[in-house]
Amino acid sequence: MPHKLRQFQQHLDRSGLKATRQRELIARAFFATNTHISAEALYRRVSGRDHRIGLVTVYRTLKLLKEAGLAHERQFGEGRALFEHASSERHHDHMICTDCGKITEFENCEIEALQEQVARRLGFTLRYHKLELYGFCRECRANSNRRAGRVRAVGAR
Amino acid sequence: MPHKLRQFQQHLDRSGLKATRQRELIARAFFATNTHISAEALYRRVSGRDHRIGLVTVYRTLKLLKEAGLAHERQFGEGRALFEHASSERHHDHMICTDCGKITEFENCEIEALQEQVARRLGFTLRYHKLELYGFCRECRANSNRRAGRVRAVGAR
DNA sequence: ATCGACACTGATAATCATTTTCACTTTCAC
DNA sequence: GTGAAAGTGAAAATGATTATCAGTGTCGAT
Repeated sequence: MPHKLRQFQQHLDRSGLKATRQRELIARAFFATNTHISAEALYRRVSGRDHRIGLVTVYRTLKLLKEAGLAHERQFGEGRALFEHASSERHHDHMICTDCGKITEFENCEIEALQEQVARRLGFTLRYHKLELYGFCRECRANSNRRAGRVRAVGAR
Repeated sequence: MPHKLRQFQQHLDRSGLKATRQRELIARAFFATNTHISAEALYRRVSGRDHRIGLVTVYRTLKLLKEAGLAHERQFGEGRALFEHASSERHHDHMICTDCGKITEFENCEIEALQEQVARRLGFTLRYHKLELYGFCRECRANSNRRAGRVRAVGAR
């Protein structure tokens, strides 16, 4: 994992910023995640290692990671932002479970092409888009069926 | 316009809520708009008629309009929510100008169908989605070209 | 190694949109 | 007309994020 960390350090160096203990700790913790994480949640993880680190510093470091092109900030519905690794991965969209919050990434060039087409027809020059699908993941659908079944059974006795 | 207002009054009545002067005023002002409007902006319009009405009441009334199925709340990027009429219009998505903020609605069933397909492949049951396209509208693109042109001309003298 | 300029940190305060609280007022079924 | 219940507005609270500021740490130059 030290590859991305090195990229981060280089970005700091190039920008005349300093490589501090806190920044390294926070960046490490971020790179160690493999899912979408909130500033608050990352803060809790980092706090485990060093409880003197402030939430504010986590926000500041995430901003630096974005500037370094190593993190993307996503705003899914309700309230707080989630951060994901950027690295060199291709563009993708998200499918979010409305029950458990699980986030699955996908890409679909047919949809992308149609978006281009729609924008052109409306006289717009498309710069970027936001596509989020919301629904039940397989597990949550199964669970809700089970619950519904139990209720029906009880109601029918 | 009194049709939607009547629907709203009926919703209040059915829910055991009261039809007040403020609610009617706010609902009228909302139905009189034909675009996406923020709570704050609606508040300013209503204030013109009766400056004793509070922003809080506007928020509360917009919530009631949503419950009545007469308004939709949209969260486009940055910060505050915008509200639009719901009535019986079909589902649609939005194309937003990143320069002037103009919002244009569109619908595209091919994209909808592909979304269904994607969700199914991922094992999800699609409930709803959010698709927003961002870019320059025709006017803003023209303006930015003009600006760029002027700069070039000056730089090239 | 140490100096010092200047970036960094953390606590706290400030934002900003939205929601709660609360004491007072209005509505409406009777 | 009356009163219980809902509504109102002002002000305070919330929650995520950002700014302020006084003290601390980093790192290139010495």
